[in-house]
Amino acid sequence: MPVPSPPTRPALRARYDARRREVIDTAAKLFAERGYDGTSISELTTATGLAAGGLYHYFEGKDDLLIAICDELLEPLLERAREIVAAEAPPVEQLRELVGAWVAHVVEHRHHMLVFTQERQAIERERRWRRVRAQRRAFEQILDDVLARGEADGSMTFADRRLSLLALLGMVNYTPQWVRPGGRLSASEIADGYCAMVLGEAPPS
Amino acid sequence: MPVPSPPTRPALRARYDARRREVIDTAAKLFAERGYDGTSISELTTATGLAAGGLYHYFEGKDDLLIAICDELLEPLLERAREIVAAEAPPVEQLRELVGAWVAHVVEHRHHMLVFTQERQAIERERRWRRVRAQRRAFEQILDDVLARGEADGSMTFADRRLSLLALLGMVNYTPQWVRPGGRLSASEIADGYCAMVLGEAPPS
DNA sequence: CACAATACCGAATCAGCGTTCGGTTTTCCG
DNA sequence: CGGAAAACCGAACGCTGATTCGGTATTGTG
Repeated sequence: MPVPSPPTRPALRARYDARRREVIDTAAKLFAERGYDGTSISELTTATGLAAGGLYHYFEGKDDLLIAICDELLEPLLERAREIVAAEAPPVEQLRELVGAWVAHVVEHRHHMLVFTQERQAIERERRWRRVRAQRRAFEQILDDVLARGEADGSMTFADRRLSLLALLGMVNYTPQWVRPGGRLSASEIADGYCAMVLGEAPPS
Repeated sequence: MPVPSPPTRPALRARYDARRREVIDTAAKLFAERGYDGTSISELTTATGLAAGGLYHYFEGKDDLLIAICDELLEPLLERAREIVAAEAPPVEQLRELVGAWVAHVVEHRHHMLVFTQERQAIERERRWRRVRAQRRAFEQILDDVLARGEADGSMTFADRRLSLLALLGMVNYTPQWVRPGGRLSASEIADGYCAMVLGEAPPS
């Protein structure tokens, strides 16, 4: 397997990156709609405008594409999350910011997110899936830390903190299955609703 | 495609049904672990003890197996849900019973549930997937009705009822991805936690 | 026991898949 | 311009997977 590498000439780098990202996004959409195993290379070629061989100019193989989709989803999210918790703010506020950014990200990249959540088995049977797992765990750890700090300083109360974390993961991970762009609720309204449920805030009466 | 049919001789019917169910359960486990498309017929044969041809004595094809898994999961759950809402009880109580039965079902049949939630695309590209969709919608409708009745009689309050429903679906559908048999929390503890979050009950302080 | 109905086998088939690779076109840069 | 690097093509290949089907073994039944 000849590992494809970016061009050495700097002038071509932007073009290369853009095209590569384009292919990743197209693939994310297809994978989200038809499933990873359910999408053939030939479907990929018609959707991207690239011929079969051309794909292998940018990706080692179909599995490489799958990992790239997850990476493109998780890396910026993780970076943003680290920024949020690095700032000095009370845990409740950090949680709101985290969930807000997270939901917004999920809504904007719902195809990537659908692939990430629906193709768990496909991801885990590829080489390099550990990187994806590490990223997911890091993000979950950040969330759990915030909940723990809130519980410690008394600003949050949980019947069971772990269950609340899992519930939150469930809610947000499920979101891309029903959100529509231009839907009734905005990303921040959704995020606020989730936060209220997790924090046990009584709804307006 | 010769449609396989149960034996006409009544004495053989129980044996047939039992074997069929056995295969369905084995397949559910394999599909949950390796994915539907990621599981080959030959893996199915070694796991079930049946030869390739033997499988087609019970199922029309691999896709038939997928539908059967969903059916075995959803039919009893739907039946139970209808029982619960048929009884005369206040909405809050009905919701607790619904979620309790649902989570218990999900925990007990987590492999089936994983297939149902993770293989959405695979399911939707098969013939007869409409039946599965109808069952899911019926169940969600029952839940929504209970929430609506609770909201109407003032026993429940939601910032946004639809969002609360979707959050609940997210939590419960995510559950099979982390529950372990003999885990720290029982099914009813999990269900209680979910209900509290959806109903906006303040956690114990 | 004998005969069907049923349960099961497993090699053969065939379509579809991901991947390869020699070649062609396009792009930058000196 | 000229030549090298990069981008891309697409027929051909090898392989795996689901399904078929003629046959055999097992089971209940009259």
